[in-house]
Amino acid sequence: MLDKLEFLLALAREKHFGRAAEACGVTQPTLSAGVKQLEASFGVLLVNRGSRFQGFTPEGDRVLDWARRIVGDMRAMRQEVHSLKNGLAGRLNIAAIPTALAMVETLTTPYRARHPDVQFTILSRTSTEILAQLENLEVDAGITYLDNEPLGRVTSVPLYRERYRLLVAADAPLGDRETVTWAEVAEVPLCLLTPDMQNRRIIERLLRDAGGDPHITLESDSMILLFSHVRTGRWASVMPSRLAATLGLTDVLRSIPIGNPDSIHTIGLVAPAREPMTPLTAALVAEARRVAASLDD
Amino acid sequence: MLDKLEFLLALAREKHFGRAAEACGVTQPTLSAGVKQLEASFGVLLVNRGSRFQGFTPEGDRVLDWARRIVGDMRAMRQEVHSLKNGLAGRLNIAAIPTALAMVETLTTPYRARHPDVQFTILSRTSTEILAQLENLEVDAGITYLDNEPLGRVTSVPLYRERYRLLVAADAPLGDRETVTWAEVAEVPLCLLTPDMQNRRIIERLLRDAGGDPHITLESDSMILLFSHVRTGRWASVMPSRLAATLGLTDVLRSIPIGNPDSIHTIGLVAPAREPMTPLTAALVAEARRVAASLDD
DNA sequence: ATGACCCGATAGATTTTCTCTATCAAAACA
DNA sequence: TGTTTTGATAGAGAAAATCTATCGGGTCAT
Repeated sequence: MLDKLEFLLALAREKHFGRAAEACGVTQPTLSAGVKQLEASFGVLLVNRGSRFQGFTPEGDRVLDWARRIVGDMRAMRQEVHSLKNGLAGRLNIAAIPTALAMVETLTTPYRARHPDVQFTILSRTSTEILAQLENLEVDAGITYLDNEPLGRVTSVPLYRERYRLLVAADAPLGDRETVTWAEVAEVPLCLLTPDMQNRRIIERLLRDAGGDPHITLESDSMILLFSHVRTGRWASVMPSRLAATLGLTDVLRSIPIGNPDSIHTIGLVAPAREPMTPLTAALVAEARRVAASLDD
Repeated sequence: MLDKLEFLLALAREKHFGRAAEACGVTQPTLSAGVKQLEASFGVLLVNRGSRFQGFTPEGDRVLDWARRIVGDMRAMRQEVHSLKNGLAGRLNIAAIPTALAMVETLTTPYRARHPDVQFTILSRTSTEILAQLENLEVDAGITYLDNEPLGRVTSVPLYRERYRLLVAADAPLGDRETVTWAEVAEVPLCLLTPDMQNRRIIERLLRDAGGDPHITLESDSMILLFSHVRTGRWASVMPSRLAATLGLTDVLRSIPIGNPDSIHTIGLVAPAREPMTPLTAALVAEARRVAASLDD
């Protein structure tokens, strides 16, 4: 019956019987039968179908909620027992927003020092994807904005505040300044993330609030791509200060603080609000609490 | 795998493979195989055996803890989905201490008025049994002392305070008094519950604290038995006032308040601290909250 | 309108898993 | 030392889950 609940979870995230089956490592008829069996055991339809997946019934949504919890607990149990025998080991799946990717190492490095047998999978995702994947148990934890959208049932640990800098060549407009304002930045053509990224929306909002009408000459979902353009000195961008520092500056490239208004978006670790958490996740949250203090700038 | 967890729960309460199997409705080899299968899947021994059951390993205890939770959630899920379709229905298992039996109707009567399709099983148990059965998911809720022994992981709703009265014939010693003291009661031979009952221990403590050396001429685990003796007018007992009132007084039988010290033991509803609770249990807790106010005497 | 395709349900065969009966060996007990 | 109790084991039979193959209803593009 437990595997049937997993079928349901897969169906919730794939919204497609065939793909959900593949994700579970079974064939589509098996998954269909499993769902049908759940429905029979509850005596209620869980999924609306009409020759294709059409979402869940209200009862289905409730079952889904329980299924997430039960499957999560099952995994936590296995992990806990395993680590009682072998110490902390396994794989930790983390999803982070692109602008936070560069700081993930401040968590993973001390974590790995403490627990060398833990392996990591770290994915670059949008903030909304992170919350969805957290909900569906696809990742163990996320690193994203804490103070913007409603977070749902998660525990969160603030890590740092995103402060923005203009990355621009020294000989370009504004390149000689000690600080710039958002209004001034709005005059410069910029390379930014794609609009599905919250960071892009935040920066665009800041530019507009300062009265500007930003020109986004190039957009991408990859910070590496953005930076590789900026470092030529022929493009400009706005990045969190920490990220700019990590990527490194060249002779021609300057990183200029943007003041007025100073930004206020807090970024932190989020993990499913389950009590108790899986040992791996609990250790990550503990690490985040430790790191949070040292990051406060 | 879920049924295997149920096997483990049964084993925890029966401490005997054969009886646990019977409780699960399977044969002993099936249960043995189930437990062995769990152990294989975790890669750890869960049960210490040496030709007979010898308790759980530390890992077994942890798994047991999770199993309780997961099995409980599974049941809650089924119940919730069922009540989404059919309204609140099913069976509510309640365990109550003997001295509280008479007040259970103040909960069940309004509950039944609201939810006529719910059936009740109400068992008379000692306070320690209640906590154990709550832990093992054998009952949905208990009515017991709230302020004496550590309660464990439960949510509790205070219902009323137990005040004691001397039940005695009018023509017996003390029978003509308006109030009596514990010291005086200690001089009278009493019918009380057996010493495994907390009520007995409480009363005995009160008697001794007042300097008395109580004579218990008759003891039983049944309040009916005690009362049937007392109502003859030839025996005396100490009972909570509410219980005495319910059982009714006869011409010869008087119920005399015992003062100095006034007693202070709170009795309330306890239910497993699970969020969310099963719908049936949640409704019972709600009912208890409602009733609590009206009971305050 | 119609043909191609996508999606999920269904049928039947096969494999796997589960559960039972019967029996055994070890420990406890008398 | 015999008897009982308790849990493990073996093997047969039953039940279940899963697979392959196929069907039929919708959708979409031409």
